[in-house]
Amino acid sequence: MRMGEGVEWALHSCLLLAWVGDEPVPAAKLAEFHDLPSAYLNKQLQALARAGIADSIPGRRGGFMLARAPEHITLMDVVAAIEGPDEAFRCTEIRQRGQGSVLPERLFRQPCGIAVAMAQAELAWRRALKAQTLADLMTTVAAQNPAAVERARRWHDLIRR
Amino acid sequence: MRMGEGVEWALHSCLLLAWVGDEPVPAAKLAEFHDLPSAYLNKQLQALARAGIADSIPGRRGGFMLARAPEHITLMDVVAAIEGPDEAFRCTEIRQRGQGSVLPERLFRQPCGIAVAMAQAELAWRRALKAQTLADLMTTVAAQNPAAVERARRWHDLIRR
DNA sequence: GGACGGCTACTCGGATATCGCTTGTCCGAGTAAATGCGG
DNA sequence: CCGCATTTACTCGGACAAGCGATATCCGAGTAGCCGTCC
Repeated sequence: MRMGEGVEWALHSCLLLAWVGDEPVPAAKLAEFHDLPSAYLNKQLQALARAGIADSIPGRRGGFMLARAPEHITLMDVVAAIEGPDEAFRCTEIRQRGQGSVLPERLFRQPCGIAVAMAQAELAWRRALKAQTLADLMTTVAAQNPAAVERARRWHDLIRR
Repeated sequence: MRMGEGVEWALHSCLLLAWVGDEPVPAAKLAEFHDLPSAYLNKQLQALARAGIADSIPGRRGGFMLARAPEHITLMDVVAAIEGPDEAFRCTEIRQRGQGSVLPERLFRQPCGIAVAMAQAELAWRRALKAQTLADLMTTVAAQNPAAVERARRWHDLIRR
């Protein structure tokens, strides 16, 4: 199982947007900060905008900015925005195919036990992601690596027009 | 994020192997039971064998059988065998690229906060998978759909040579 | 009748194509600031 | 000097390609059972 790179990019970008505050930052600048392909990062940011996590400001001094306070953005929100809302494990009901297809349909009203078990595990994952907000991440990073935060703010002042 | 179909196939196949007991069942028969492409299912079963979950018996009356009791096979074992052992979220340390590359290397000794947060969530998922064994699944299914179990056993008697 | 050697059928196992999705790139639509002109 | 229309530069947004892993298939190596033959 593999999660797309976009999630990592989006999370770091959100963190950066959180540091610099309330002004929009262009996708190109965000990309430059982490040395990423700007056009592709733009795509991920669009996904964040569609999900209501970020606002996209068009025009000359446009860019992206967080749509709400970091306390109200969970990691789950970001992951779901980039990777899509559906579950990793998808039950295709193979129990009903082949030999299973001769059994009466009544028996399959209840969901497949395997699907239930997998969904349960995935729920634990989702819960853990929902429990952590962007603000929590900010606290951790600020305590552990304040120099990086300082650097981000300096950089923003520099590119500020 | 998306999990391969092979996981679902492998789980159902393991369950079937658990019902029929201690005799090897050829990959072709397992595939036939769920109406799956046999050659590809064979590949997944090989993965199970490499992981030590199943034994592969070569020769005329060969096939696959569980390598240990269902109580000692967790869902995590099966998922890891098929999908690979590494984490879904992979930190590529983009914090050290671009603007971050001018900071002293000392600051990056501690792991990236984002990676830690994601790993923590994934750990919850893994724990939930480890907590459920194949035997648990058997109990659930037997209680909920005993006819399917009966059907599986009948089928096995039928193809038994 | 029993044992042995060869044969055959069946199985796994890995090498080989094909497909779809993630990754990556490009150009056009749109907007807000800047600019120049007239009052 | 001030207000307004035009230009311009810069941004997002979605349409368009490429690379790579998952999906699917095939054939060869190897083994265990079966059969015929010989003792």
